Amino acid sequence: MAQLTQEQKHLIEKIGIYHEQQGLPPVVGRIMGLLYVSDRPHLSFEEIVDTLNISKSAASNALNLLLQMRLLEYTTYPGDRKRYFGALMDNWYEEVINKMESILGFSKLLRQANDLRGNSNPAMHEKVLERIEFMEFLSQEVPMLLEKWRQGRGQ
Amino acid sequence: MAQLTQEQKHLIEKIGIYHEQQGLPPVVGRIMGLLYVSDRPHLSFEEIVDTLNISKSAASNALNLLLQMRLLEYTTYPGDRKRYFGALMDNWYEEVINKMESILGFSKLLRQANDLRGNSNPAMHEKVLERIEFMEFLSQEVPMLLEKWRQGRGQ
DNA sequence: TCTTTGGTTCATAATTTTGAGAACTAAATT
DNA sequence: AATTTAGTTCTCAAAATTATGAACCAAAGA
Repeated sequence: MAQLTQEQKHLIEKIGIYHEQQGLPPVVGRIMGLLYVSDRPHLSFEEIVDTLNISKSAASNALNLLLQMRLLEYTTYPGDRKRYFGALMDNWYEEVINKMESILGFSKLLRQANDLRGNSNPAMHEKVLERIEFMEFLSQEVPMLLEKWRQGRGQ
Repeated sequence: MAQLTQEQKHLIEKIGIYHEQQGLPPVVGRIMGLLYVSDRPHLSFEEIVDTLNISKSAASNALNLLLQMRLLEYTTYPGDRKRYFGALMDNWYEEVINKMESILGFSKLLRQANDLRGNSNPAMHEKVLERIEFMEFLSQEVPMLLEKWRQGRGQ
């Protein structure tokens, strides 16, 4: 992965943009792109810095963010001080669960809104309640969906 | 909705922060908060500007963004030039579908990554393929979930 | 026709985000 | 002990985002 082909560079940018749309900074997205596109499943800090032409500080911060977000993991080898970073590919379960928790958190806020409003506006109350119930329905059903996927795989 | 209570203000900020986390600017999130918390299902441009203490330009841009994102709708009344804005509460279907399309778009990128890599790294290939298949599974199942919700409602 | 209303658009200021580069540190090597 | 390695942290500049206020505009009303 010393040099990237034009095609690889292009795909890395595309994957980068997807991650930017999810709220991550460009460099962070590019690192994800590189790790998905890379021939090898793990790259060292130095390789990432060199192939993407980014500063060590940007790489350090981005990698630590991605580790903390559990989008990346790293391996080490005995007698080698380097860390070898790779995309974490089997965390789909927690990713979806996190999203659902966030949605559930919002539905709690909407419930507070409904409580605060009291019965001053029944139509509004009804509409918001429907929203809430839809979000709760999703939060209930999606874990079952994940289970279904797990079953079909033996994971 | 001339004046907001402390409790309402607080809840509006909370709902605002949720929307900020979804990638929207503060004012945009607060408008969503106001419309969810409001006693009335529709507020005029002026009311939004006055109760949130924001500039007309910020309101104009935010409202047009929210309309374009289909998080808001507005009604008009004969003999009244004003528009009355309210949170769009029945667009859960398209919201979820859009999210799924975005995920499907990403899975397409990952497929390109796998193609580009060829069989230079079978283990990587396998792991990425699993990711892809999970995303495709979701995109396939979630619309059925929505249908299930629709059924249970007669919508 | 003149003014008011209901916004929109523009120029700009304030804030935040992002990333570079240099200085730094701790462990390992010479 | 001195140097190299593998990063981290700090300072700062550039760029992007966000929102303000003023100017503007088109439709409606006086």
